[in-house]
Amino acid sequence: MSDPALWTALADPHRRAIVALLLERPRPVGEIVEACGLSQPSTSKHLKVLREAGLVRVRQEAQRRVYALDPAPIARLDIWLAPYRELWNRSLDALGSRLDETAPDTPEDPAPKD
Amino acid sequence: MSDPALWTALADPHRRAIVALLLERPRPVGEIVEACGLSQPSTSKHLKVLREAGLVRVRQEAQRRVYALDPAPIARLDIWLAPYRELWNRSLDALGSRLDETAPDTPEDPAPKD
DNA sequence: CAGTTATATGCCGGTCAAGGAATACGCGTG
DNA sequence: CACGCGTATTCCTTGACCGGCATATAACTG
Repeated sequence: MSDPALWTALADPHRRAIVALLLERPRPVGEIVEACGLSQPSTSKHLKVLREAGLVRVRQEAQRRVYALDPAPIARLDIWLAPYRELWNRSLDALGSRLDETAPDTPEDPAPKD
Repeated sequence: MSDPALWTALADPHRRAIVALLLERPRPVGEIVEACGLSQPSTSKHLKVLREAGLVRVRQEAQRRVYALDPAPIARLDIWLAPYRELWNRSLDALGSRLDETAPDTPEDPAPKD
């Protein structure tokens, strides 16, 4: 949930790109290299980070190494997100009623000051 | 969606802690400083990062500055997450049917090799 | 077993982010 | 208007990360 490796792995745009590529289908390193336009070593290093964050698994297929997404870590992300989802549902509700009533004043905060 | 600032903002554990604090309720800086055990300047800098990522908004209240979560960016995170959610639903399904049928062979991949 | 393909690792220089200390700024108060 | 409080900003140093290059490793091929 507050797994630092997971977040730092996803913090990099290239790595998010790789993750997006692997969402479509598992791919060998060569394909990923081509797709994201980085050098092969850089790509391998990014894959290492993703591997150590648990985001991807590797399957050795002859000389090729086929990388695939592991759903679990992203599921943890979703769990982390859950409490916040409630937050913006609340604010959508608020927006809805404001639009609905053509708000006379702006009740921005119900002041939940404990 | 692929907003780099958002991800880098959340990549830091301290900042995620701040975000979690603000989920409970809006808070002035002093409270955040106490809660996360950092120096006041460090905390202010983290708040700046969160602000520039759009994750928080500030309300000036006398000398105090009260920070509150803005739901929108985390909603974008959720949108980013959506395609992956489908992925792990698929794998949960697969697990389910495997458990259900006491799998004779292991149909790991439906081979979506285009 | 030599050669080739596919991937990983080590090393290096540049860049960037984090934390601490000192300081500046804004706002209310006497 | 001087002062005090709460917060932001600057400067500095240190440590992490990124990318490229060269090289090592592993696996198939003949």
